[in-house]
Amino acid sequence: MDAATSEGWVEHTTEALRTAGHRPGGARLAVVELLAEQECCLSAQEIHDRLRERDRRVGVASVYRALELLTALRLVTRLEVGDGAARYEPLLPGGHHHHHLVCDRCGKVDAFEDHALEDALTALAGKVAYDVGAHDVVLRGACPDCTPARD
Amino acid sequence: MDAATSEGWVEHTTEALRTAGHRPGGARLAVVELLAEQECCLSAQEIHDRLRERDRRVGVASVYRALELLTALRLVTRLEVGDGAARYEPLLPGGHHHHHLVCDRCGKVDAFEDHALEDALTALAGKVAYDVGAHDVVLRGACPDCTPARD
DNA sequence: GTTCCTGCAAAATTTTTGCATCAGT
DNA sequence: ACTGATGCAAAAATTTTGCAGGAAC
Repeated sequence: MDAATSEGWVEHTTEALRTAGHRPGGARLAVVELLAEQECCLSAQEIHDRLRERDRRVGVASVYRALELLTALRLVTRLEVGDGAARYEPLLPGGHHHHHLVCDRCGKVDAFEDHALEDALTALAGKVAYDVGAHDVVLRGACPDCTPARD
Repeated sequence: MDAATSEGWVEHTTEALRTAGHRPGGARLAVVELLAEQECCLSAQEIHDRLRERDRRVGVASVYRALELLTALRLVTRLEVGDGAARYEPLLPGGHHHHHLVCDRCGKVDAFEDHALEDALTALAGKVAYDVGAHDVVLRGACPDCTPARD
């Protein structure tokens, strides 16, 4: 995610937390700032480890609690790609969002955007019995590095 | 799933297992037959519990092993909806498949099909860098039972 | 000072693995 | 008989909860 967007998200997020009556404690802020720097999603363990690497010592429980709160406030998206651990990434205000490509072999996760897909999903939301508030799309396959040479 | 389809899937699946060099042991067959009866996806625990209810005593490990094998052979689809447990459902031969609606409040999972969505996904598969082999779509929101009355 | 937040540790859950035993070929 | 499948139990991995101490208001 580019710098301008991520800074905006940190601001937006701390503001939303304050509005919801939560104090911007150190651990929560550290998680928010780390998430903002990422290109794509991080697992709770990855967040925990990376914060420790940079001498920002945060308990695992605080990471999970921060993520739970951020998810509930719709500031963060939770995503499961099948490796047993949930992943989280910033949910940008303004509806600009992406979906994910997961490599079956190496586990790599990439992001993509597609307008036609969004249109189909939007149209669909009006047709189903549920009051749809969010959607996730995951495409699985072999990433370029894992794709055997084809001709 | 209707009876004809599910019976066909049991046959197709046992045949594919045999072809892959696996013996149709009792536990694996029990898991396959139970899955075939279901409308939609079941978690490993649900499979374990339901088999025990009907006096078909199967170890949890066997359930997981059967599901792992079936998933690897692309006979079953694994789906995670965010409640911490993976869910599994038959993967019907012939490309006829559905996606899922998950209720944020009660956790209910329903299925839906949408041709326009499939078209968008198919078109998309040709454009991305991955060699896409499968896709999952999950729509989240409030199910009819949990939707507050609207006018 | 009160209330919420944090971190550690313990517990709960989900899934995997080891191993002796059993079943299918 | 041989090979793989099964079931139990133990272990591993992920996530949640309890609680005492600390920080923010």
